[in-house]
Amino acid sequence: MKRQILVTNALPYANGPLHLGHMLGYIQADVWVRFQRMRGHEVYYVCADDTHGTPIMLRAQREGIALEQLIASMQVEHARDFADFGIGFDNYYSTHTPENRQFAELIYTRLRDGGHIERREVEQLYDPEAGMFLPDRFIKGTCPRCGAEDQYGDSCEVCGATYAPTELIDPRSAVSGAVPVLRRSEHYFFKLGDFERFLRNWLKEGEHVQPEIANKLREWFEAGLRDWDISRDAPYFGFEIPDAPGKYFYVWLDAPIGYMASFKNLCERIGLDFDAWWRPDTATELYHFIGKDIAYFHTLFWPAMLHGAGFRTPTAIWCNGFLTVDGQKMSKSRGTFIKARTWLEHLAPDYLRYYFAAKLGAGVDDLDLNLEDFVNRVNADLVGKVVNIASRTASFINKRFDNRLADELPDMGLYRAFADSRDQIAQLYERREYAQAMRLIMGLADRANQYIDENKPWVLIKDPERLAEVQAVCTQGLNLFRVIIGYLKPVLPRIAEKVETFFGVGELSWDGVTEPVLGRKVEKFKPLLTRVDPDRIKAIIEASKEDLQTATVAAHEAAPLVADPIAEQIDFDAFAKVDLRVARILKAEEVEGADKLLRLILDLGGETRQVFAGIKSAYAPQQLEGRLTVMVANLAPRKMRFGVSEGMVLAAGPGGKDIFILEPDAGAEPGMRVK
RNA sequence: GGCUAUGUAGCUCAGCUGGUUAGAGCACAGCACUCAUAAUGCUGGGGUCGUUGGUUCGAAUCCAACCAUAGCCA
Repeated sequence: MKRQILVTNALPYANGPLHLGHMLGYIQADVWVRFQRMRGHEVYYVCADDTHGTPIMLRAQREGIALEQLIASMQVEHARDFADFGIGFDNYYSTHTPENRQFAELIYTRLRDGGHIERREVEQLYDPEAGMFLPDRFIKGTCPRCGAEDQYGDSCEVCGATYAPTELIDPRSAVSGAVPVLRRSEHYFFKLGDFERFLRNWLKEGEHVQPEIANKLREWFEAGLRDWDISRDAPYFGFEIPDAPGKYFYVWLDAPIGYMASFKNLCERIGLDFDAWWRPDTATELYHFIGKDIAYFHTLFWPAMLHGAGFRTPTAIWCNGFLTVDGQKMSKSRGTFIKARTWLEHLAPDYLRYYFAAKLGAGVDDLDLNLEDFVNRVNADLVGKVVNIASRTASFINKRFDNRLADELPDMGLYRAFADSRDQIAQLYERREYAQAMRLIMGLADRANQYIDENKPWVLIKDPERLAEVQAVCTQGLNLFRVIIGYLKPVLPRIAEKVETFFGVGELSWDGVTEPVLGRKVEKFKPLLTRVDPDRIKAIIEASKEDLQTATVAAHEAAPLVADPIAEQIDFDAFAKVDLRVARILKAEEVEGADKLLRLILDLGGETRQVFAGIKSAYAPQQLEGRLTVMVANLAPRKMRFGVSEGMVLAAGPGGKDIFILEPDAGAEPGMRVK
């Protein structure tokens, strides 16, 4: 039966370039789409740039360019990155389009008319200088729980606390630096609670979400479904709410609607019936591939909105995990924050597509791009196993048999076994168990290599009587290779294309692998893929670091050594006079009347000292207590306004927030001398 | 802080509803081969399954606590 399938990917935000973390989710979906197409189903695959919201508005202001210009250039850049990675969208659109406005307004008015929208006044922090309400992320201040400075308005990165921006101590606007004030404003809310029964049923009735997400949803239901604030005050980049001048739809309202807008745009272009795909009783399938961080929006708000507005709901929402590089979060300073473009400048996308596929399962686990493993894996599997089958057999066919394949296969049973694997592999693709599929396919590649080893065409070729056998064995090898490439085609579309050209019998389809290619001429075999040179990886890391350097050099004009040159040389005796000791900070507290100092009580392993340290701007007292540090123990005591300071704690940095106290490695004990 | 996941050989991962000596690929070692992009084939070494307790005739697999990592907290 021919299925009708619509697939979407999460919309990338239009305020920055795509990186490898993005590519994980897109490659996962693209593989699935290509697989379904190979099976002969009718599949459409759409995406768009997510263009609205405060960050983009402010960015355009900062760069002094028009909003439309900013989002247009981003869209072009994103579309190009996707295309070059082989992500085959049928349409790559934008949320800032007439179609999206129309659907956002339609869905809103239907929800409003159904009684699912409520208006309420809320108090929110307002930047009087910039003349705008501030999203949580644009308010910074001191964490109310641990006292860490310079934390965002929604959560503290130091202690992990979450809170309301109004709870921040000394809040400042990240836009203007002004002190925000509380101001009232009327907001529009989507009453998600109205849909609790619907959602619970929807989640029960089928495999709409992965089991891990279902667990998470249970937690959210138990916590109670709260109303969702869907409006923002001007100035805001988005769509104005139809009956509410000066109020705009929150970016997250119109983002998923962008799936519909992009598809609508495609329908207009190629003459499809949009309604046939989006009416509630449709038999078509709709799948959303998203990152696990946005599950809440897609599994609760989105189905509820669609249902409330009289549209079909998704067949399934599939979350993928995050990408780590060498076991850690992508990091700009380590050079592992790799942009899609940087990758493309150094390496073909197929390598990464294969590596991701070789590790992707149906779950929401994070996926680690281990760079050493990447090089080994890709070289061993793709070049050593798969491509090798063709290059070791095609050379005979090309050189000795005038490119002609034998008329029949010497081992039809083996060929059948290969072709008969297709149902099992198809099931794995269907269930997004790509890693298992790759393992099976590599098992086939091993068997193909074993076959060639057993039949030794390079020995047979020396006997003129047995030339026909050589041709037959190589024909067998090439046909086994062709089946393998057929199975890998969703992952490696470009390589599959080259192989299709080589055989010259048309496109590889899923069931087409049952028919071997015999008795005809093939092209001259050209290398399909070269080994990954580890230096390429190094180059990518270096290039990613350089991206960062150009950025930071602009920010800090002077390097530390320029601003503060190394002091005059001293002899060892001079150094030895300084007695440095490991000390434990027993107690740290603020000093009344001092705006830079903290009073520390230090344990030197038998003796305690009181030290006043000018580190208040960088550390909260709670952060320090219990930690080890290094102090100058034989410095003459100094009388200060607040008491006697009996030593000095060592710290580095220019000052302000950038002060970093020294800390010994684990194992050091208070009182140990530093030498 | 609460919750949801994850933690198995040097690396990356399989191990379904608890049941014979815990598996694969890569990496490593030895042998074979030389057709192939130093590719391939055969053989081998390597794990007290995060920690600690518990349930059970029997636990990597179930339960509890703890530790580490990731994400979410609208």
